[in-house]
Amino acid sequence: MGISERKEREKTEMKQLIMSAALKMFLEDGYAKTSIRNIADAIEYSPGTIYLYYKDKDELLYEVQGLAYGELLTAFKKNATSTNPVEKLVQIGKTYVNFGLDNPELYDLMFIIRAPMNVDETIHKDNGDQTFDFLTDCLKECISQNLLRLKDVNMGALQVWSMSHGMVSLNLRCRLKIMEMTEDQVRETLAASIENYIASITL
Amino acid sequence: MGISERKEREKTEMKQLIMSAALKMFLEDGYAKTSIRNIADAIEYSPGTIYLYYKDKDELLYEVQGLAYGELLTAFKKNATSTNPVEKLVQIGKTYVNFGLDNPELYDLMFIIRAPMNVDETIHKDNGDQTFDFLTDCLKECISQNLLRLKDVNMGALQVWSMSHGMVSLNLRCRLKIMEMTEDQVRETLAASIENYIASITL
DNA sequence: CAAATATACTGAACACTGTTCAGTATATTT
DNA sequence: AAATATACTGAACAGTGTTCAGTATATTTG
Repeated sequence: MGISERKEREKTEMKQLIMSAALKMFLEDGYAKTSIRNIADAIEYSPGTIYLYYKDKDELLYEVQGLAYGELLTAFKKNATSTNPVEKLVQIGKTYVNFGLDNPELYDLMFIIRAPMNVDETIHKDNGDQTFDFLTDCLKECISQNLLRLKDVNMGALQVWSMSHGMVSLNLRCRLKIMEMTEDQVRETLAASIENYIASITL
Repeated sequence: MGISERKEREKTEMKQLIMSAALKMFLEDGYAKTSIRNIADAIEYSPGTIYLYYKDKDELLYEVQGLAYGELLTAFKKNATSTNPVEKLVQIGKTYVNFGLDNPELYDLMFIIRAPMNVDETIHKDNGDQTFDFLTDCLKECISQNLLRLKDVNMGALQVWSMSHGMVSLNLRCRLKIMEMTEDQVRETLAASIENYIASITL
């Protein structure tokens, strides 16, 4: 019988409806300022309904994070295409930083917001791992071609990620205000710093 | 008349009472999970009383931040004492990272938590600037002695701070779980990475 | 010293939050 | 047509930051 299939379809459609409304509001107002009631209002359902499709607000977050990790990977694949692995590494760094500057609320919810890290939620881990692998693969290539001072992939990944994340998150929290720059200057300086940093670790 | 002076004294004592209770609870349970009512209960006053001494919860945060920036500066002065500016730079980085790992809730509230950045609140800006200057002064020394590949103090400060902050904050948000390390390994790896990074930018 | 005033504090109330769940209305199966 | 299963509601619960009329105490004034 096709009824149960239609029901299944309706269920995923409903999840998508909730998800798209939630995502839109997260991007506009941020995760914290978006309430379940607001989301419910937006899709013209009662608050309780959302809990029939998502266990709690965190589960909405996890799904958005998974999607966002995927988007970041897409950005990497689009922008970090150099065949020179060191150049590619620079492209990865710049793409990461620009992604954060261009999507502040998304970046916030991907990497800064406090929420119990979920272990299950396959899309989350899968996309997260794949995105991270894009970086480590590039580093492996750099190291195997003996292009970097670094010999350890993990340490390289840690450095590049920490540097990039540090730049984005300090800027998002207005901590770079101490350096008195316009928004454009921040963008330029961050890009130049990524470039300079990778030049420094290049042999 | 000594009455107004006693009143003044009582007022600062009351602020201190609130502050010390708030700080204790922030460190134990985190800023977000500490409520004004909890603080009021702890000092056996009504919630409304706290608002007679602090405009809102953010103002409590700003004061704690100011104190914490001061503490970080103290840690710098204690641990980053090398006369060799590059060595000193390494000490600053390691001290920063350890400070974050040792005081996770404090670090969270200093640099990660989302709150409208306050412009006034002198202790805040003063301590923040002084702590930042400790880093820039060291970098100026490094650069003036031509010890680094870097020639721009601002870019150096940005790199060192971003790298250190990135490491601490990614770890605090469990994002380094992807690298599968024990807590001790994380500590070692972060320290080694700081060292390795500064070695890389050293001439 | 008593009355008037100033100060300190209270705690109920407001408008929110995430979450739950008995009850209802609709759809499906018997 | 009756019984059952599903989907949804919206009031209720316990919590949040914040405000403010009212009270109780301390100080000043006549």
